[in-house]
Amino acid sequence: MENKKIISVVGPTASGKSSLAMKLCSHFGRDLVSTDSMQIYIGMDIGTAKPSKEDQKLVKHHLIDIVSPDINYSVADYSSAGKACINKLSSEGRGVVLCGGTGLYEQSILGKINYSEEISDLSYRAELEGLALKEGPEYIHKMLEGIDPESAKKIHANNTKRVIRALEIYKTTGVTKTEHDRLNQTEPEYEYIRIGIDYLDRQNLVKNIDKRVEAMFEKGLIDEVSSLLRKGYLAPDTTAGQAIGYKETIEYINGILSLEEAKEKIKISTRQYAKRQLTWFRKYDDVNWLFADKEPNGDLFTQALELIEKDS
RNA sequence: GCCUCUGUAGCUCAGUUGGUAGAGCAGGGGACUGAAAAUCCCCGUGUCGUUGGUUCGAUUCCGAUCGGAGGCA
Repeated sequence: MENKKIISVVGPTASGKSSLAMKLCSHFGRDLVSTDSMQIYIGMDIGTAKPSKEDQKLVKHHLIDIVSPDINYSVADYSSAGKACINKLSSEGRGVVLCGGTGLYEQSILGKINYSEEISDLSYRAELEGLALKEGPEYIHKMLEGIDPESAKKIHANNTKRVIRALEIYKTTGVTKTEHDRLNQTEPEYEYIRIGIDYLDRQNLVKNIDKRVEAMFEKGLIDEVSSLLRKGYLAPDTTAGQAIGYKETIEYINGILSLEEAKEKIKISTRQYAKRQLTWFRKYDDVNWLFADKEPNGDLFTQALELIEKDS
């Protein structure tokens, strides 16, 4: 009997999520919906470890290659696109496997927060950025304290991005962030089962990461980055320009780093990113964790199938 | 062979006018509601190269010794 719940595969980069998700899709005849904030960008293939053309032929992938790298995509955009995609598939009777490393994106599909309305004010954002730079981060934090003390308490004064966002919400809606968050609580839209991949020994993950970084250069990361640069993409203030592997390769191309330094920097950033991903996913109490380096228990796919069967 | 400099946290280095030491990076943990591969918070005991001596007390001063860098022959 097939379980109709969404299967969501989460975990850090280079943990083997994609491979497991692919197998689950093939096995259940489902489509894969990516929850990755960088694979959405067209032309960013090698550095984002995007699934190969062959893999995409085997399993239909969604929410990959959907915008050009000069677009600053956001969770809100993702949330509506993702839900629309899932709803369309389910109306056609297709099941879904979610897979990707961007915890916030995955949460925006499965969680209890509604992102529907459009709230942003870029010029106000820039104004606040200027203020923070000139008067110090405490200055705008004090501003927030004046209008929404509860948020001010939760957001550290140094976290300028968050402070600005809270102020921006108030400016555009007239409602404090605290109140806004309360209003945007909704019931989860989908039933799901979460499967997480981790390693008992972090060193094993590190090895995968290092190998992956080397492989990216062998596959031509430098050419990919140069070609994107030539098209005017990857400006430092864009989302795409902040992608790990890209920003460091740009520094290599500009002669700021040697090749070895760039590789090392990418490896380190990727490890730190993996750690942040794990911290994010560990906070959920509904993740079914599988350990990729746990010896005798069969492979991840078999274990995942057992979990899914038990769940139905 | 002689002379000078140097040996302190995984790495790069501060420092102690003698009372057993601290930054950055790395690493670990955490937060996360429209930039999230982003952003932010917390965590520093280590034979102060080894070994003698001086001293109430040495990582700090003196001697020897071992390793590293440079200079003179």
